[in-house]
Amino acid sequence: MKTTIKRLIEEALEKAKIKGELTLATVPDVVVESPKDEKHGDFSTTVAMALARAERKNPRQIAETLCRYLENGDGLIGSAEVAGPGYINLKMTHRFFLDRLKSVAKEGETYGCVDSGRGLKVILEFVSANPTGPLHVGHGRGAAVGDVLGRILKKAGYDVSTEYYINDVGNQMNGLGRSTWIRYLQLMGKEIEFPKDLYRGDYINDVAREIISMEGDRFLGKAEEEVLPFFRRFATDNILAGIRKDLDDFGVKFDQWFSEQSLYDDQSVDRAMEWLKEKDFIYEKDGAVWLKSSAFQDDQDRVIVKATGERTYFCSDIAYHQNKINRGFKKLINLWGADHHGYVPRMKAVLEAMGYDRDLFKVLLVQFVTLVREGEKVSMSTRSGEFETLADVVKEVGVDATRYFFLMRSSDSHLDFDLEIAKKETPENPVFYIQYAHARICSIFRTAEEKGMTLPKGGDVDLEPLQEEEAFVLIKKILAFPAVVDRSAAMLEVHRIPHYLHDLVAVFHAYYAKHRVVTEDRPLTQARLFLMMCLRQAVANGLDIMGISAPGKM
RNA sequence: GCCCCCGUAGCUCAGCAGGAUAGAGCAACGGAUUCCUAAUCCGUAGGUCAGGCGUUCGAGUCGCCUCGGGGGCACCA
Repeated sequence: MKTTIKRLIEEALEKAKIKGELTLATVPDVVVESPKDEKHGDFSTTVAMALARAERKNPRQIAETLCRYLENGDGLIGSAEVAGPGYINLKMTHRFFLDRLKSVAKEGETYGCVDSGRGLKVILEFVSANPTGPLHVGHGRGAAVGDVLGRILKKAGYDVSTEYYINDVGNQMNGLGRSTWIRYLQLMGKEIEFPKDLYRGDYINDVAREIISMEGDRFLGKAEEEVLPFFRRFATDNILAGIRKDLDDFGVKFDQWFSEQSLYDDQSVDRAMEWLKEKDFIYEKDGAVWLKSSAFQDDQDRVIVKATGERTYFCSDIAYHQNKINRGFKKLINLWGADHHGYVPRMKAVLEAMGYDRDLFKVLLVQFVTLVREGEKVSMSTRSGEFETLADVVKEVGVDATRYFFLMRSSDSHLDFDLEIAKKETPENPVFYIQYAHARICSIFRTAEEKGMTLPKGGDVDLEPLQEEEAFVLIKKILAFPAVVDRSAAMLEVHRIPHYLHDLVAVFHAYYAKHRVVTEDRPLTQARLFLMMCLRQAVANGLDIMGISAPGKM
């Protein structure tokens, strides 16, 4: 909508230039805003103030010139006025808004889509939790934010691919295998102390029990080295399957699951190291191999091969991100927990060393989640193996509320997740407020149908009967949806969607309280039903982006 | 010590690439239902935007400093 306004203003600028009233040596970026105070009209622009210096004219004078050209429009602009230091306030005609409302109905499920992405190939990697235990709430926030960000980017015209990177290599896998092996022995009656540095979560016992039920005692008496590969493999597969199920139950699907091991299997890691070596970006010191990341804005150089000969996580990450680029992705977005922020500079460093623009790689740091139960913060200690899993929270409060709560805050803010509020089916809970609105709209359509008041096929309705102010407040809000999607995509900020929906729906509830949709007046009823149809589409599309259900009845 | 995030109403948080008189939800208080779902609506009250300095026509927003909260500074992932 704003781009339409922007175009109108640019046309006015052009006309003023042709007539010689403005020089326009530099073409300004026309900023269109929606004034907070409706007295200031529907839209305003600061372009006159921005031009003041270059034109060597009083901003109000420039604004007045522009207003003359703007008012000579095509019946879309109702009035153009100069205000304050040089704002231009535009008031649009009813026709302007009603025309646009018609297109909402036409667009249907695709309403809200924009094309700012222009098909840019983007890879969005998130969660990527190590397969050493079930997902906890922190992963859940990452999963929800990543999933929804993916949907937003798709709506905004990006060619998005979502990916889960499986760290199935390294010491942790051995630790997982050993943990399972020891639990197995304990369950089989052996008196063995459980080492401190292993995974002590109860889920390990579940895995061990499953091995017992499938394989019985056939591992008893064997040496650890002999059985470890089996235990390691079994535990990894088992836990990974659990992670997949948790994500699936949470409505999160990935386009790819990418194995770290595969990068070793196909020599990608070796090739990447070879390349860096040729370029003289790596050197040996103290028996280890280092990357000269400090030459590219990192604090220090980083080890990629330990003195033991093992390669670090960072080492395979180099190959992994190179692989992403080789697959044709032009933008690499990663979602990491806030605790990984120190890792960003080295990743940017290596990409820059490889000759890529360091800005093609973008990391979104998602801050921590604190669960609050009955006003008390729930302590989360991973060491003890006792923590709130994503699956438990979903089970307790449901998918819709869980997703909403994870999405409602800016991801660089800490999140207090109040379980009691999330569970409530009262107005305290914002999810229900929005879903209720959708159900209410559906209810209006049921009533309309009962009274034989349906919309004609093709949506050819005369909207002129819509005159009340509240209708236009609502229409304007509905029409803002694509801009919200656009901005969410540009800023990589998912919380804008739930905020917008809450706003939108509040305007609807107010309208509902004041105006009856289904009346004896057929033309009016049809016009209002049409408005409701567009509104429902916007609400449904918004909820769809968040992966939250839009119930027809509550 | 260095780096990242946060600090806005009693609580939880928005604040749109610097714009007009700083907003919402919850909590508090007072109202609204012959009629499409009261899971709703309307109204009242509530603020030194942590503090200071600076940048400019204009700063909650940008820069620097101080204070407070969280996180990170591995040959761990």
